[in-house]
Amino acid sequence: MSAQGSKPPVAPESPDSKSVTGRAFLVLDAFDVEHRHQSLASIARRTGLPLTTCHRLVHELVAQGALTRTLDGSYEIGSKIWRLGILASLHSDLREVALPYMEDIYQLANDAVQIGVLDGFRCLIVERIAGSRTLEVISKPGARLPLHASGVGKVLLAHGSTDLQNAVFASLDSYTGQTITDVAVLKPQLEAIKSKGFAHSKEELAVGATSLAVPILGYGNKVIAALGIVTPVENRDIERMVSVLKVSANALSKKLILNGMGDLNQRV
Amino acid sequence: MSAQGSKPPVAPESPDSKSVTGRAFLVLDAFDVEHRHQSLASIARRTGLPLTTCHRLVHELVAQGALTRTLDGSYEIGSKIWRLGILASLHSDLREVALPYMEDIYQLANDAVQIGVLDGFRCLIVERIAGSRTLEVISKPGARLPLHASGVGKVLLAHGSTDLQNAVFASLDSYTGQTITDVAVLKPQLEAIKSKGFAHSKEELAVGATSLAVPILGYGNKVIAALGIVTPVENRDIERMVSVLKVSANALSKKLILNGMGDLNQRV
DNA sequence: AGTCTGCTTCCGCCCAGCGGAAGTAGACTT
DNA sequence: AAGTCTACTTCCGCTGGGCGGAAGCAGACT
Repeated sequence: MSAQGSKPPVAPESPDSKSVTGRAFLVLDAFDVEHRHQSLASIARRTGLPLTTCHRLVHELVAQGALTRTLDGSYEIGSKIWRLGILASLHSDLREVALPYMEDIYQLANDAVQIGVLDGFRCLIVERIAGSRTLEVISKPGARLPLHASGVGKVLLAHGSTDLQNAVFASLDSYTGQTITDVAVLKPQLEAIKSKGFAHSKEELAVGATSLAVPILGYGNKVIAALGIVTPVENRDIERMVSVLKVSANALSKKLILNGMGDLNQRV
Repeated sequence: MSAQGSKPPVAPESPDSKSVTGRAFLVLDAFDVEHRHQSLASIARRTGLPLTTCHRLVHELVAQGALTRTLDGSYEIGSKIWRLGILASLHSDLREVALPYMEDIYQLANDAVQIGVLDGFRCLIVERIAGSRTLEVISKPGARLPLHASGVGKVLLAHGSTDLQNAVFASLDSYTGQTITDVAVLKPQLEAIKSKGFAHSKEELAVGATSLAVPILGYGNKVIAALGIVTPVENRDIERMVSVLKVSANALSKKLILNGMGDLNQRV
């Protein structure tokens, strides 16, 4: 539709480095999975803030407990932020209700179990469980998987708006060679996911990892999340696992609605 | 040592409402487990900030994704904070390594399994798992249990500094009637915990919940966390469970040290 | 001794943040 | 229907907290 804007179509957030809070969060945003520990200089570099300014902000954040200084002098996210973060409904509501069900699935299969929601043009992994016998999976909680190359992602994409789908179709990055980068292939697959009620991704994101996923429904049967497992390639009984997932997802959906969490407002 | 300071022993944090970031975090701190959803007015009331000021801060925080406005107009912690929070080493490091071991314990006992670290004069629950067959436990992740009335807490207390112990002894709140409020009783029990290597708490925090806990060691055999289970009162084979816990804790300790996480700087 | 890179302190300019006042919207009372 | 709550939002002029260049400090590498 109104694709012609002055701002690029991507860029879900405006950096807003004008206000003090904006700058403070610029600093915090300098931290991500690849940059969990950083020196002051690194933060300054990544945020683009003058070193001095950065220094003051970092100190204030440390005083607030939002950042912590580690033994080696570098900084990392502090426990205050963590404690606040678990109050987010994403975590607290969904996880609290979903974990027992995920636990049950895990006991049946001993495969990694994960749950994800839509976050912008990605699938945000909200929770995952894995035992010592599980294969290493890249998707830890907080990870943001591509929508077109993961089981949970495909479920969300298939049930997403056409706007969302078109946006995703516009940039189908490849990860393994098995990754589907052709819209003509992907589109019918999404249709199949909607009709069959589950998604399947075979080494499309990482070699050696197959995933299955089913939708979780909220108010008005709207898809609010996806529940999936990740198994080694040599996939066992897909049919059986899908039905296990479906049973759990149904029970979970009902419980979420019952507990008044059928929306999970996922504003970015 | 330098126990005589000008600042009072309690009051781990200074409110510091002077700087903008200070005020911003005042707002965020208005949220806790009992106040996960709040109206603007409620936030203003709890922070003591003028309504207008609060209004502006809240809006900026919403723009940053640190807060979210729900359908009913109230505010809650946003996904940005959650995403940042899981980068905290508390969560990311400890949990990532510990979960598989916790999972294994859970499979053996089907009791709630939890892991906690020292946070001020409380035991901060970092991770917990529980299945659908587990009894409801008050201690969700982020909960801060009293040190003298929980298994994990007692482990940390027993291995804590004398300063810490004295501070805790000064206010032994009672929760169930089984709670130990007499220092003369508690002190020898802490000694026993150190010598025997595990703590036991029987309905001291909540009626119907017994817990067992063992220490997790970091560099230099310093106790950095506690691993425990919570079971219904009718405790089964304590001996067996303790040995299971000890085996897991040992393996976990080794792995933490191996991965260079033997400190877990828990600055408040 | 020289030169890195990384962190911290200082200080004067000035604009972003402040918050009282007034305006808007809905819900509940008389 | 007018009155009165409570809850939120917009406006705007004053001012003090934030800004960031410059300079100082400390360790590591040549």
